[in-house]
Amino acid sequence: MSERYEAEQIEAKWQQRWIDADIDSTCDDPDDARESYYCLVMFPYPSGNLHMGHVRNYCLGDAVARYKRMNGFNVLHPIGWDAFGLPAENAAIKHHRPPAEWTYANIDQMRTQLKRLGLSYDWSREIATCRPEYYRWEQWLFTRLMEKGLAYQADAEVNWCDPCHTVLANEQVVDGVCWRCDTPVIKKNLKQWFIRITDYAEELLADLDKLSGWPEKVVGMQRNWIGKSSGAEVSFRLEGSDETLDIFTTRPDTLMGVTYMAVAAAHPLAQKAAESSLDLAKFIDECSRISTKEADIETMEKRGMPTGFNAVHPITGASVPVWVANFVLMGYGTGAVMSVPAHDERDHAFAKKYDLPIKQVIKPVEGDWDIDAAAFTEAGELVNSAQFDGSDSVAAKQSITQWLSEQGKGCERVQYRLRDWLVSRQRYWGAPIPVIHCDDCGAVPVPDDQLPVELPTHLQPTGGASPLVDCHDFKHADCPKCGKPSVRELDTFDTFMESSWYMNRYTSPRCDTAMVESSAMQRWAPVDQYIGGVEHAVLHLLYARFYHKLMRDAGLFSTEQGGDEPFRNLLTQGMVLKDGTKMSKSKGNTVDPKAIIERFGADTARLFTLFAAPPEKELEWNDAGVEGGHRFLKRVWRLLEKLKEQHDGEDDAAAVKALRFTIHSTIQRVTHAFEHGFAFNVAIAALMELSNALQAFEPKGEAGSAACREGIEVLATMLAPFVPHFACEIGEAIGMREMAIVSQWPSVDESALEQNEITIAVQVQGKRRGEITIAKDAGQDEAMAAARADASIAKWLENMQVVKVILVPGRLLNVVVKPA
RNA sequence: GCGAGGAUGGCGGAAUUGGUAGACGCGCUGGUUUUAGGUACCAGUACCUUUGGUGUGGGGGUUCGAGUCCCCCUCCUCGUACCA
Repeated sequence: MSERYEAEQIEAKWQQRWIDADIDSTCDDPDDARESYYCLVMFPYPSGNLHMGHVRNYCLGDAVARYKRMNGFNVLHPIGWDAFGLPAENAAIKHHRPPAEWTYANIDQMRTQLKRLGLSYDWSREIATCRPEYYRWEQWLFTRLMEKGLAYQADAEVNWCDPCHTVLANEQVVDGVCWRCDTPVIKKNLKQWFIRITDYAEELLADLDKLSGWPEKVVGMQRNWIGKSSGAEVSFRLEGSDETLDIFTTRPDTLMGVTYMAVAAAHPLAQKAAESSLDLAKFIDECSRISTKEADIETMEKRGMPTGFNAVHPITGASVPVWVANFVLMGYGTGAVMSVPAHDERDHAFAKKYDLPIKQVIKPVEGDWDIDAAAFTEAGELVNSAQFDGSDSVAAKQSITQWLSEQGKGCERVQYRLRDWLVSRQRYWGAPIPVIHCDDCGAVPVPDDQLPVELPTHLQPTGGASPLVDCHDFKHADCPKCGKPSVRELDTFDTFMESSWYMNRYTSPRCDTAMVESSAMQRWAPVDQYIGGVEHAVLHLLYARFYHKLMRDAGLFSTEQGGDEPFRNLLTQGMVLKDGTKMSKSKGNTVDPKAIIERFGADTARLFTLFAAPPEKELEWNDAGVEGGHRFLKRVWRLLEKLKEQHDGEDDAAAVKALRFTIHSTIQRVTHAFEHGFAFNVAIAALMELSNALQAFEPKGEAGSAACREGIEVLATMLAPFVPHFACEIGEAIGMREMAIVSQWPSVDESALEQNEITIAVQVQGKRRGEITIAKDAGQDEAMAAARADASIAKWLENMQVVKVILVPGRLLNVVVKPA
């Protein structure tokens, strides 16, 4: 052991020893009696370089995994590569190399970087989603979904991104622009593949209640995204026609207040009306042109035009005009609404603008309401509602819906905001959709014995359409049903398809007979702790939850074996910032993890990212702070000198006891951080305090030396999840029997926490006036006596009458007085 | 608009149940070592008019005692949105 702390040397040495001792492999021996624990970090896209966000994510996961191992768990802590995707194609165009080459080279580079950090992954389980052995099973599941009718092809208005040359799922459109390239998306009508996530909307919503280990924020975001609303569907007959105009409403109780109807510009009725009105056609055209960007919508004026059609009110038989309105969305509900200006703010504004009648049908239970001035949107009592007059508006939802359904004019209905998942992409670097299009048989799923449909990896994208379109060998195949020469589906899967099930694949990553082994699922799934960025709150985390249920329902595992949900606990880490903003190349404020590791070592990089902020908060990068972390390690290093000298004097018993108290209360605090919320910043602060206490302690005899050694050993052991190389080195230097990283997590010696005398604060009138040291179990009288004996406290009690004394054991003494 | 979270020194952030506010680190100030710079170490560091007083965004309240609980207000962050 050298005098100075040489991080690079130490880290290389221990990484080799860990490999030699095969420390990080997961034990899959069924006889292993240890409890299993599955710790998962979000696998990276192999962009070529590790960035600080990765480092933070993986240091958090590694700390958890190592802590659990040290507590006797058999830990699964895997890593892999989310290896399909657009950047590979863009790089391929730029460098004139096939995307596969670029991707695999990046994986190699990033693997090296991850290993340099000393992360305890079981590398034997590494997966890359672009390998046929992986996506084969995704194709397999997809064909099962086709059989069940859960995967289907449909013509639909879809989101198209021109620069990316592909369609996008609703979830991939963020504020009206493409999530990857920030270009406004265009609406196009195309035939695309969908998966019926809406069939699972209710379960996805209901099971959110089971996710007590998830941040409420994420649960809330998913709940909003699914967007369940209950109400009624009502059919309005069109005047002079047998056709009906169907609408969805959450307020059937206000049905009697309908004074007009509104349909979306894209609604068939609007289109039909436009045929005979140039003005209307012009208006509809304007509406369709409006960008979907919300900023525009927000400021967008409410506009409309009458269609000339009239609808018949289902109860009163009155004639109400049908308008086209720019605020009605074709994509939600039926694309048509009933308008009740008296009880809906938007309808009210619209009615005011176009001078449409306002009919109040609900009045407040108490007081008056000026319905002309504003809509009344609260619950109340029904008026002007014929047979429903006088009933409570909440109850009227039921009774009016029931009446409608008896009359065959409506029914109860639940509406979701969630739409089916669009999974086909017009891209090359993705998993092929396992379908062959036959003129006679239609879209035929590729049979199991022909899977995987391998993606040719030698093609060179050019920037336009996918090169698969011109790849004859790939394109042509015989129909699996009738044998007729046919063409393959040339679209590939959305890459969220791969990342939606990788957590389950890790449980049996080399299985070549099934997507996952049910026994492995039983052993490991669901993931005990999942860690990653909050940016995946709806996209990845919703799809993964959905996929888990699809896999369960495909019979791959039962609820008992794999659970209904893939992630038991979720930690969403904050972003890494520099100068208050997100690091990005364009801003030139990136910090390269490689440079930090080269300068200070992996342990310092790990320590700082965990210490600088609580995990779920943003982390402001601070170079001086990194140096501070490095300094701490050097200080611990110097503690070793305390053990070098032999002492044969007498120790101050109180000082030794105080040190042992610090040691064991630190164990308590650090353990608490791991068990509750992963506040590693606080845990590391506690370890720094212990280090400071050890530094200040001067052993003079045997007892002191023993306490000092105990402290350093505890410190080294508890540092192991954070700075494993350093901890091992310290552990070896003090002669620990085992490597620090495989040592048993220290346990608290309760006797060390017992104190005969305690120091508590003394308050007079709630203000702190000093402190006293009294026996642990001293009563009020003894405490008061001690307080009066202290001159600086006693002076506040002079000429005062004690009214009340509050003694909080172990905390403080508060004396309430009044002038005598 | 709606929903959630937040506001504590110069900075990042601590503070089980209401019980010594500011742990720990950064920065800063002074000192020691050094030819010097850096490193390292030691001491100090909420603020003020300092026998004391004031302090956790602002205002009120409950309490012996409030960063923590209740009411009102301001500001910030995140998510979401003509969702019928």
